[in-house]
Amino acid sequence: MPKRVDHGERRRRIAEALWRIASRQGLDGASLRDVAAEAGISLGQLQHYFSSKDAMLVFALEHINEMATERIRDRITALSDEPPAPRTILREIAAEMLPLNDESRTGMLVQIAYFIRAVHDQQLQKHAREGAPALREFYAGLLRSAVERGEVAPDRDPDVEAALFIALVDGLGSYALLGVHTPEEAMGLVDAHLERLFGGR
Amino acid sequence: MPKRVDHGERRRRIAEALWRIASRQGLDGASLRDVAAEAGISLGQLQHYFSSKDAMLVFALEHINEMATERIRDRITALSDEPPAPRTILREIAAEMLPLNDESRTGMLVQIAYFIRAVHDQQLQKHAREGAPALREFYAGLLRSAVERGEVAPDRDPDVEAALFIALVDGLGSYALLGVHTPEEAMGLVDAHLERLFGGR
DNA sequence: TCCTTTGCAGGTCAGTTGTATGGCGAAGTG
DNA sequence: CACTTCGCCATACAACTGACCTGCAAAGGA
Repeated sequence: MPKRVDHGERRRRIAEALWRIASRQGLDGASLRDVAAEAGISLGQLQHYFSSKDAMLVFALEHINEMATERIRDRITALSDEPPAPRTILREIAAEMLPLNDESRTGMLVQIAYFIRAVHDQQLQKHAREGAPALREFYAGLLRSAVERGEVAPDRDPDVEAALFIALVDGLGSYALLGVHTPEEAMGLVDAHLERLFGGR
Repeated sequence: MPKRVDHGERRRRIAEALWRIASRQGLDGASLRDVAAEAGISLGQLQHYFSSKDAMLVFALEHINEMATERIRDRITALSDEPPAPRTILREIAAEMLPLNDESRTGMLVQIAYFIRAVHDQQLQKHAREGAPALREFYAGLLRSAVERGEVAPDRDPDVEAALFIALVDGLGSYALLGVHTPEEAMGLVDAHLERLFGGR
């Protein structure tokens, strides 16, 4: 067998370079040459690992979500409470999704870059449509257990509240990116919403 | 005086052509040649009315908001109630912002196209930052009068609820565009939120 | 009638894009 | 030692982009 390299590792490095550029200039502004330069490799090498730009975008998309999921998981397991209350988990996830720090800000920018592409791309749209219900169901499950624990009024529909919460955090994140709110204000608004959803009258 | 044409009219026609393309392919995918073709004119003529692509984008942005505002105003004056209740007005605005029909869908797509550009463009970001408080204050005013009329619990902060409502509608609109929810589902979620905000316990 | 201004068509240009191609060294196999 | 496979580079290419420029026709004023 001839020389061997870890393809996955190289591909991940390239994807990370793509994210850095996408968070700065958007996905459409990221040319293959730019990505190669950012990754510190030649255009030829990049092409060796991704036969087309589309293949690169798809690969990078599939892995940005994994990264975000992992960051959220870390955040939750880092909590002192064991196990954490549903409200705490929801708040932590929101905190990770809002552009409060550099990592999640980059993540959000990349997500938006893919979003704008998905609006005009059938394949990405299908990807979003298929991934969303799982997330919503995860939130709904948290809320169901909150209802069972008596932390949320039983007349609240967990499924509806889950969808509302997701959309709200998304919208707040967008405005925070534009600087319409500071990230801290956005977090305060999330807390206000949670206060109504839980405890609140 | 030599031949005279209505510059404003021509510019508006070009802007409309731009919106049609932007709603199909996004702003970055709209080349000057595409826009000219969509408007049924030559590239030369387009350049006669806009000295640069940027000038065209700025002009089109300034007018898309006017169009949306007018659509919302029409919708409200078309209501049978006189004067309409704050809740009704909020609901109508949300209905106009969600991609329920072709017009507002195009409007939303164009808005998003500008949004993604604003994320990486200082000038557009300033535009957004300066325009947002006025909208928020408008919503807050509606909610204040709703509190005075006893339709909203007095312990709700109109300013906070305004920001939440805006972000929520925005987020729901985004997901509706991706087909994660149908527009009707999104509207149902808005109603669920309003039900909690008004009347609800 | 000449002349100036306006409206617009067409071409050109330099730069960037994604993709395709030809080649060459290294590493292991027979 | 051939020989094959893999990793990678450099270049070329056709398509497209926004900006610029030259030229010409129409319309009125002098």
